[in-house]
Amino acid sequence: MKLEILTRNENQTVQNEIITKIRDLIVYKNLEPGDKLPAERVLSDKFGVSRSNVREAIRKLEFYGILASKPQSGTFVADIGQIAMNGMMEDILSLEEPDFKSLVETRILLELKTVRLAAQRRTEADLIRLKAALDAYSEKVNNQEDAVQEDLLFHLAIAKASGNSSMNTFMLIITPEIITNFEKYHVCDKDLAITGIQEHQDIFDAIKQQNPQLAKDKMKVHFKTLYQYCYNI
Amino acid sequence: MKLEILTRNENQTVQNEIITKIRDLIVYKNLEPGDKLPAERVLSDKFGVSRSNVREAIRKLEFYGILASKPQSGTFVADIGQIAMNGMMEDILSLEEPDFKSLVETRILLELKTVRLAAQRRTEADLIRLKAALDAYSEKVNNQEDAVQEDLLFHLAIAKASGNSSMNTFMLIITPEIITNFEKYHVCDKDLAITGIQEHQDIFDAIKQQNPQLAKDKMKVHFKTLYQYCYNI
DNA sequence: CAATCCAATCTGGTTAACCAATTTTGAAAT
DNA sequence: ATTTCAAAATTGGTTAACCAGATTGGATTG
Repeated sequence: MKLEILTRNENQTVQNEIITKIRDLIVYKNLEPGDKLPAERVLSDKFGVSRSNVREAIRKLEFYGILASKPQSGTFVADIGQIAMNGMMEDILSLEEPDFKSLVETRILLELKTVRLAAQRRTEADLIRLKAALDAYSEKVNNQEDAVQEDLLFHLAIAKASGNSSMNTFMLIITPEIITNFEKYHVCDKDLAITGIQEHQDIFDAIKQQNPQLAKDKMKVHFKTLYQYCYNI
Repeated sequence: MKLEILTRNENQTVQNEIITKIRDLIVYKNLEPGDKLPAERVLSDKFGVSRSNVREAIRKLEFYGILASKPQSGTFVADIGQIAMNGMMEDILSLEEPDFKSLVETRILLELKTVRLAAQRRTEADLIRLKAALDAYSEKVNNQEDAVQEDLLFHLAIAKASGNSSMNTFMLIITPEIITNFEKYHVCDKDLAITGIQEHQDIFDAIKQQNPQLAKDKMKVHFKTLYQYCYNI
């Protein structure tokens, strides 16, 4: 178990070192936006690491929009300017793994917005999906079963109905870690789940009748218990 | 230019097909959380695709917390349950590229929160970084130069000072696309930048004197122009 | 019969050779 | 001197062989 974390950290370290070297190279060679980076083979040779490591690092920087690879052509510095690039790389290198508090804080922020947007923009198809998620949750709870997954799928359905793909993506990113932490700290016990049904129903109704303010208020009620748990850890 | 998008889409399509097949396999084999997925070689053979493609798909699912690879051991289904996994995979497959409106909407939401958190939690080290970013911006503007990058680096410094690593990460993800869109639509012109200096200064002061509400209000003022531009596109 | 140990096997990771598309180059033609 | 164009070099992507650590299963031993 410990090993898994160790190797991942080690891998992370290697990748960060490569990112640092790429940054230094860009600065040293004074590469402007749109300029071409040296070939992957050259970089792996120069840095003394494997080419796949270099590719991974490039992929990560691609994910953050700093580089862009064009097949059979080369890897290019994005059009965001050297200063921004330098600052962003610094930030990426110093990024920490999110703690539970950050996750919950972010989730609450996102959801109070997505629920309002969902109430404004939901289509009929969204309503159908929301209803299905709601029913799945209720059924599990009524059968005295654990319903953490169904709970969060309902919330993901709201994010989807918000029509904001960035927020939808971000909700997807934080959800698995939320689930595992919930199960670790036993946040959602069965007695809470019963009240959860009504709360979900209220949120659903507010979205259905397209009342953003009500939807947000009902979501706040739903999060009340979560607040308490979260800030006691 | 068109080609680059085409190949990326094609690549995306292949990857999504593999993700679909992995999902189907998990359902078909009724794999529970913690169970081991077939080896990468087996999957690439069964799906008729290259092993590197399989690895990429696994990496993506790892990013979203659905799978976890352990070196020399295997790839395992995460402890989030089959129902959640299935629903999340569906969502991941249907994710769209974020449009400019989504990006700005998300940015405003995030920043109105990070600026408050920064006012509450900023350390002395944060203040120094914020001041440096502020000065860099002012200097560029006073020299009549384009300062979009310095502008956003100031905002990233706020995100870092918020002490919430999730929000910090998300700001980093959306920033490059914001920059390129800004430059495409010419959102930040030079006459605006002059007033921007005072607005940045106000935000900085509010953070320094640890006044969350004032910080948020000043940020709202700063976003006023952005609102107008954003909803006219 | 249970515990132990070692070798065969299986795993994700790494490496190097290969591929096809792109870019460069320089000689030939105008 | 300029343009053309095909061949050679360069590129990211792909493939297959290889590596070292983990797992497994059965033979051995107490």
